[in-house]
Amino acid sequence: MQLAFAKTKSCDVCPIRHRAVCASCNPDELAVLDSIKTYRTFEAGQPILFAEDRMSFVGSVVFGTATLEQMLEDGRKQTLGLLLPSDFIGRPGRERAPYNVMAITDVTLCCFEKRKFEELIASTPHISQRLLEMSLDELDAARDWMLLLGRKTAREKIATFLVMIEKRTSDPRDGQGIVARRIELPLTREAMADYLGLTIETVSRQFTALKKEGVIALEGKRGVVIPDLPRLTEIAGF
Amino acid sequence: MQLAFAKTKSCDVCPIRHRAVCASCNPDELAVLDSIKTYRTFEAGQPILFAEDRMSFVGSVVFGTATLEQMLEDGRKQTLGLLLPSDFIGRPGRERAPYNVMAITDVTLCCFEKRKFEELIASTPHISQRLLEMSLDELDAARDWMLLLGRKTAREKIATFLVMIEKRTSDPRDGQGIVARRIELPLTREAMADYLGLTIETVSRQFTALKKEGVIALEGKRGVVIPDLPRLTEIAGF
DNA sequence: CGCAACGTTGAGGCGTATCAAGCAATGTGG
DNA sequence: CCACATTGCTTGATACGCCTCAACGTTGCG
Repeated sequence: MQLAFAKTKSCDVCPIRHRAVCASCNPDELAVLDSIKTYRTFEAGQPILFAEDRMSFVGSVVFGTATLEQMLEDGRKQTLGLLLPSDFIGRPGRERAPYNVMAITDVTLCCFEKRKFEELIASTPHISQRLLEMSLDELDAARDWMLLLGRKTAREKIATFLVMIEKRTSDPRDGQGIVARRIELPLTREAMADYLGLTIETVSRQFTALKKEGVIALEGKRGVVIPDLPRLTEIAGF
Repeated sequence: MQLAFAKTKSCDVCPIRHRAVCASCNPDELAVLDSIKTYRTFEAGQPILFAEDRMSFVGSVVFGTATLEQMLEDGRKQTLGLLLPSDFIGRPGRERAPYNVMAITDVTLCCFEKRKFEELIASTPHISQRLLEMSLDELDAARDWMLLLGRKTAREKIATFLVMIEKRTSDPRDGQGIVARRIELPLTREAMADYLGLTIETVSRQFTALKKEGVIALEGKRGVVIPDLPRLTEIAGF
């Protein structure tokens, strides 16, 4: 956990203050949230929530990466979404979690007891409006991913994934110059396969193919250099 | 459009009164909605909204079936969801429609001018809470479909689709007896293919295969008899 | 009737899954 | 410090499911 934040644990220095569910709260509302929040951490690989569990809390990802996932009985798995810092976990008004949530890296959550949070929603339009807005964004993301899963080729899937990671982790102030970009993959090959509806071998082969064509360069297992982002975007199929 | 409703157009006799976005409104709130609603109809095959269009209205499906769909430049199409009576179209707070909405059958919408509806949301927690609840349901539906698109076989996809239609159109009071069920498909083979991430030929072949095995029987193009629903559910992969 | 829209069926090919082996990096216990 | 296991990834050979292309059947309608 990071410096100033780790010491004070104050919302003022929270890294997700302006993007999370509390983004549009005024100082008074924030003070209420501040008084009921607790931090919880999960180690890489550990479950945060199991489907069918009773959900006792809701919360925001502050640090780390988690995944939402769903399985078939025979072991086939589909990742439904990445949960990155500022993303919200939990459903006010629902008894049980619909899907598994797994910590991919070490994860820190800013949690609220579910009952208290529900009361707060009812009395704080700023929070419920923000929650609706975030839910609609998630819905759009899920639907965009449906197009990928249903209609894109393995090659397009990999390219789309890389472009998405670049977008979500790059500094928007860096402008659109044709400089090479570098990203750090938050997922293993296996986790990418589960997210893209592929096998691990196909993921690996597509990386190799893109590398041979010079569309990307690999640095270790997790580093990817994108010398020509527009070209990769083209391959992604937009 | 139906009898009593067609005459009075009163919310009291509206067939979706208790499931739509207005479900939890009290009589006062309903009166406000009643005063600003207008009905619009669309013929089968016509677009209701184009992606990128400016959205001037939001509304609920009262009669008919519509689809949300997204396309790639080369013509590949993915249907993102069915819009059946009581489903909501539109995004308060958004300028533009993210996806195309097409009328599959003749469709009747109960519409509200978008600006007025947004004002209403801000002042009517019952509506915004209901909207959040419906959005979360849609999110779950989209994520369930991601598992289907990413990991299920053609056979499982068809079975899942049939079970889903049975669930959404059967009378829940009919109980769970092992009586044969009969459903009417709301989609052509092509529309099913677009929804399931398949081609029209594969859809047709899977129907034929399930028919040969006695899992279903076909009555004309749209009628399907399901003699053993648990068996079909088993094939669907739950 | 003739045509159009929708659906079915067949032959063949392609893309991805499956199965299997091997490599590199890292860890572990004797 | 070496022998050995483990984990994550890559690569190859082969199989198979679904797509593509093409022809034909069925139904409804001007």
